[in-house]
Amino acid sequence: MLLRDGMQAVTFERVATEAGASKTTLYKWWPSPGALAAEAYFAHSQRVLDFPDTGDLRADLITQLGAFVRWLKDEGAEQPVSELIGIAQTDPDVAHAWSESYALPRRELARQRLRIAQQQGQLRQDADLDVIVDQLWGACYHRLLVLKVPFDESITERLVTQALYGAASPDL
Amino acid sequence: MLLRDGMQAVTFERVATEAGASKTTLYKWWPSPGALAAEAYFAHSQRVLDFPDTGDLRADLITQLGAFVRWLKDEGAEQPVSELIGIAQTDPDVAHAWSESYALPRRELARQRLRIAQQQGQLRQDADLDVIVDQLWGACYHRLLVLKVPFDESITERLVTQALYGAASPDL
Amino acid sequence: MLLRDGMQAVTFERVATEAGASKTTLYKWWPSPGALAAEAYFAHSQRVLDFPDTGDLRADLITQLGAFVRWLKDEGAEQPVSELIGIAQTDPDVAHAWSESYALPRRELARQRLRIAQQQGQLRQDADLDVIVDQLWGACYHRLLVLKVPFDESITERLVTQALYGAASPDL
Amino acid sequence: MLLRDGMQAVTFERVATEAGASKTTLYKWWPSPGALAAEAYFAHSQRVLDFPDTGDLRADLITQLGAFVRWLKDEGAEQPVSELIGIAQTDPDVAHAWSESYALPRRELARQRLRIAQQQGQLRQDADLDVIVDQLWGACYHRLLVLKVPFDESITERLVTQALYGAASPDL
DNA sequence: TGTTAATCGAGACGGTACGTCCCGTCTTCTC
DNA sequence: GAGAAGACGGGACGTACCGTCTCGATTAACA
Repeated sequence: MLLRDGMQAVTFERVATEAGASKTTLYKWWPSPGALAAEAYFAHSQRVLDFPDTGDLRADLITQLGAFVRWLKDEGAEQPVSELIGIAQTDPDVAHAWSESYALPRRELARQRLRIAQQQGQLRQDADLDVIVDQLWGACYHRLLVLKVPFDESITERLVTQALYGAASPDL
Repeated sequence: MLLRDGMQAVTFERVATEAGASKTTLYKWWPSPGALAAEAYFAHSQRVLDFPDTGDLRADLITQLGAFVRWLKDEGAEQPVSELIGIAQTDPDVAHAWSESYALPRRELARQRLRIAQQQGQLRQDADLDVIVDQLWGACYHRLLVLKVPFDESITERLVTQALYGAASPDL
Repeated sequence: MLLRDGMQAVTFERVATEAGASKTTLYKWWPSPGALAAEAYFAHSQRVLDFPDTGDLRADLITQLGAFVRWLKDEGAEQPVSELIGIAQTDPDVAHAWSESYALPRRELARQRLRIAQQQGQLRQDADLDVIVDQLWGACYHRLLVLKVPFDESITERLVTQALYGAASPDL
Repeated sequence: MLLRDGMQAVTFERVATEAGASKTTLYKWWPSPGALAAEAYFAHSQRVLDFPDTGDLRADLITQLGAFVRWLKDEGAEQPVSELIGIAQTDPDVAHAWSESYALPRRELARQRLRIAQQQGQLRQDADLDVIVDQLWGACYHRLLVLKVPFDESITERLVTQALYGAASPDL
């Protein structure tokens, strides 16, 4: 329903009718239609979260970030993800479900990979790993949610390169 | 009303009552309550957008990004901005108002300052200026909208430093 | 609907659906489904209330009371009237509608006829006219609502006779 | 519960909660909440039904009818009795419980007393005893249920007098 | 004394109606 | 002739009961 008609269509009333359930039951299990949609979407789109570790951090980041962008752009996740994050700004239950079930676990995985790289000397000792995550995934979300400009997988290489090696001229 | 009770409370019905206007008139001027709220918020929070140019790009970015974070965190913009971006994911009118009136002009200003820096040789010739913007402001939005973790102005220096000089170990 | 399925079926939900109206509108006009049903029934069953005055009080009372019993028993009024008085015991709005629109005006008409008879010397000067009404119509309602025993028009003559001439042995 | 909050509050759901019973058990014993309330009320308000026989029919009727009116008006029976008769119009189980447990036995007692009086010659041989009952108790119920006008014990003497001796002028 | 059967609490569930709020369209009356 | 006032159909909200149902835990009779 979420994929077919968008979040707007996910109401307890309609879900109850289509699913042959009663509103009472839905209210017992989910605090709001958004929370239901969020849970349903996570269950539906569960995927392997393994972060590759080939030893080459740059390549691994490009791989993982590219998979993320492809998921959004090629596998239809763009609209539901946008809408779920959208209502999460208003509905604390959705926000909680989203953070707990998706965003924070993903960040932790990335952080782990980055920590290994840091221990291996590939990253500065004083690098802020959370900031790296923010600058890679956050940049994609920025375009998706805030700027609403199109982007595709080709962005990932530049994102990773600049995050690792900086945009400043090496002369300085 | 947006600041007092949140976006949820901004309905045409209530605005009409409180403002002594009729719903008909509101419909004539705005396509949706969200669009009205967006316009009202922009009008209310209009501020100088000038991007400083002291010649020191790193300092200027920290200044501007710091002002952005303070605006969010210390001037009460966090909640209305989150909620407006939130409904923008669902309401194309709000999305359009937000992009046109706020996000894209801001990005253009940042881009101009970065272009000057690039022409002055402070940034690599092949640096993607949009990506820099994404990695600075997008990182903040990432924490604000997606991760929903707290952050404050202290993050700006790290953001700018890593964006300019990279997180990778210089040994490599 | 009232006649077809009984009071239980008269819900705002169903009326709205069948009548192509919205619940909001129904709530604006009637305080409860019962009140709606009451009003609808009065409008539907409006009839001439004229109380005959042939000069013969006994005959006139039998006529009028007989018409009442026939209305209940032969014209299908029994069930809706019972149910309306039934919910009137719980729903003050129905009680009010019933009293104002039906019961009290009817009693007033009967009282007027009796007053004329009293002035003509056909009734004792100290007779309580309201009590006469209670003893004629109330007796019917007693069987209808309280005892729930069947009765028919044949009761009216006995009712009127005993109300006028008493049940006590004339020897006393 | 019936006395405290009225019939509306007597639901299986609430009774189960307050009584520490399960709905299943309630369903096993009573067909409807109304039937439960009816049975509970009869059990609670059981009283001696003896009809006095002092030899003076008029006095005995006034005594008994006065006790009935006092019960309604001074002992708080008015509201529960009204509401029980009210739902009896809709709920056949309540109607049955009411008739069997209360109304018909009471009528039978009155009938017996009247029959004795008739045998003693105090009442006409052709008097309809049921009609007398209807005209005494029914008149009270009429005011209680149908007219919804206040009344008190003072009515009983007039009711009995007119039922026994008639309202018609003795000149006729 | 241990096993089994019946009983009852707790409460989940599909339904239906409640009463409220808001949407978006419309008509009407007024300034 | 624009705008306020607000009626209206529509639809979702969140709540309360209904009547049915499945669970365990308790209890009682019986082995």
